[in-house]
Amino acid sequence: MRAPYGLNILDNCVSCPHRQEHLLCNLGLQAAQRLNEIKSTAVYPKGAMLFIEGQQSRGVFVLCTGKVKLSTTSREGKTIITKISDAGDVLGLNAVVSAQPYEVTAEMMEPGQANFIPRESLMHFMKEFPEVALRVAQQLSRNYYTAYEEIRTLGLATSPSEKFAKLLLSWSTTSTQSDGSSQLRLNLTHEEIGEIIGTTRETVSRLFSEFRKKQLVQIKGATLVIRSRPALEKIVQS
Amino acid sequence: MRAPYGLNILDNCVSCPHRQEHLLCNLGLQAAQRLNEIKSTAVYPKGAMLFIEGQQSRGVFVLCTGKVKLSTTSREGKTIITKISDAGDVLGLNAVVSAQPYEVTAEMMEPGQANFIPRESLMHFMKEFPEVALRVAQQLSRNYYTAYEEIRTLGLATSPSEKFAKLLLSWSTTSTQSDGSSQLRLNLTHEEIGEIIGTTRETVSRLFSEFRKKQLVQIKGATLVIRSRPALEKIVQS
DNA sequence: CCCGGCCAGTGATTCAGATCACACACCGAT
DNA sequence: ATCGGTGTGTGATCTGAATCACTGGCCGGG
Repeated sequence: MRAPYGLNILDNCVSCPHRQEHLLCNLGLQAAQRLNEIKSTAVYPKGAMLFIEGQQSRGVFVLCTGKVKLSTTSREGKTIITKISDAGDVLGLNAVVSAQPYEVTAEMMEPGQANFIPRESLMHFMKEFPEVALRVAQQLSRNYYTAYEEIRTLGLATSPSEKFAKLLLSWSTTSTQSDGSSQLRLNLTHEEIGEIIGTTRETVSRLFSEFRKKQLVQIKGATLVIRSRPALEKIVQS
Repeated sequence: MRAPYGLNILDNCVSCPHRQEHLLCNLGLQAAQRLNEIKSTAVYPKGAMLFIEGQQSRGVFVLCTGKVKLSTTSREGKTIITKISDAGDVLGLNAVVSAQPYEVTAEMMEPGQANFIPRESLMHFMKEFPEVALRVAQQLSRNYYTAYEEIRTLGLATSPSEKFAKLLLSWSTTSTQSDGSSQLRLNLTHEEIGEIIGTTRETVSRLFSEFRKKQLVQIKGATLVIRSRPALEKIVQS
C-alpha cells in the first residue's frame, strides 16, 4: 500500500512505521518526482560511518532500515552519544542547511539502508518547492527539541540514577503493556549507556544492579523488562 | 541609512549590529511589506517575561534592543540558563514552527524593544514566500547549533573549571585586543553564572578567586578583564 | 543615618561517583 | 577444548564539588 498521491522516498522501506510524519514523505506529485531524481539509495554494513564529526557536509541521509548512533567526542577522547536514530530519521540536515561541517559522527549500529541527497540538490529542491522548505524547517525544529531534551537531562538531573531512569522511560514509550510494564531488546553495552547519560561504565553496571534489586527492571539475556513506569517516574522527579 | 532594497524589520533598531545575517532582514520588497503588516512592536521593562516555559506558543519575538535570559527549570526548582540573547535574535521560533508550547522562559534582563509576529501570520508568511521559509530553516539550524554546543559543554567538560573557562572564552570573542586580552561588562550574578555552567554559586565564587590568583582574569567593579585567551584555552582542553 | 535585602567570599564537612583493580561469564575462532 | 577478546559485576579508595554555615560588602529606601 502506498500513499494515495505522489511517490514516496520510503516506498521501498517497508519497516518505516510512521511514514506520514516524516520529512519528504507524502509530497505533491511534482516534488516527489523531483525527489526521486536527486536521491540515491545504498546499503551499509554494521559499523559503517555515514559521516564523521568535522567533515565538510556533503548531503543528508534518510534512514530506511537499521539503527544509527550519533556521537561527538572531545579532544581528550571522552565521547557522548547524542541520539540513537532509526528508520525515517534524517541525518546531517543541520549541517547541510547551515553549510557547516557535520557536528556529529553517524555510525551504523546494524546493517541498514539509507537514501542520500547531495547538499546542492537539496538546497535547490527547497528553493523550488516551498512545501519542502517548510518540511525541512519542521524537521529541524524537531531536531532542536531532542537536543533541548538532552540539555535538560544533562543539566537538570542531579544524580546518574535520575538520568538512567529517564533513559529507561524514554525507551519504554514504545510498546507499553496495560500493567505498566514493557519489554525491549537491549543492544547497547553498559559503556554506551554511560556515554548517553554521561557517566562511567561501572556506574551503569551498579545502576542496573540497584534497579534490579528494587524490582524496577528485569533482564533475561538481551531483553530488558521494565516492570513499572510509575516507579521510575518517581525517581526522575525525586 | 536603510537597506538598499525593501523594508527591514529592524529599521528602527539602530543598534542591531549584523542586520544582514538576521532572520527577516533584507527580504524582497513584497515580503518585507507583508512583514510590516503582520509585525507589532512593543517596549518591555527589565524583568518582563516575553513568554514562559510550558505556555502555548503564541508567536515569535524579534529582539531589537536589550538582553534576554532564556532558561528552563526542573520540577525540583533547579534552573539552567540556556542562552543570553541579544539584538537580532529570534525567540520562540522552535515552539511556533513545531506548534509546541514554549520550551524555555524568556525574561528581559534590561529594558528593551521587540517585534512580535503571531504564530498564524508567520506560518502563512512562510508558505507565501519560499525565501522566508528558507530563512526560518537557517535560523532554526543556528538555534540547533547553540543547543548542540551547550550539550558539548554540559556533557563533555569534566570539571567546573573547564566549563567556566569555556564560558569566559565565549564571552571574550567579542572585542579581543591584539595582546590577547579583552574587556567586558559583567551583569550576571555568580548565581546566574552557576546556572549557565551547571554548578553552584559558591563554586563560581571559588573559580573567580582561583582564576584571579592565576592571573587569568581581573575584576574592577562590573568590568571583567580576560588577561589571556591562550591560557584559558589550555584549561579547556586539559 | 541606619536598616534590610541581595550578593560575594570563604572555611569545614560530607558524600556520591570516578578511578583503580580485579574476577568472571560469554562467544567466536583456532 | 583452549584461548583471546569483549563485556559485565563488584569491592576499595580517593577526590572534588555540593552543602552548610558563617561574615562582610554594597545599595536603595525609609
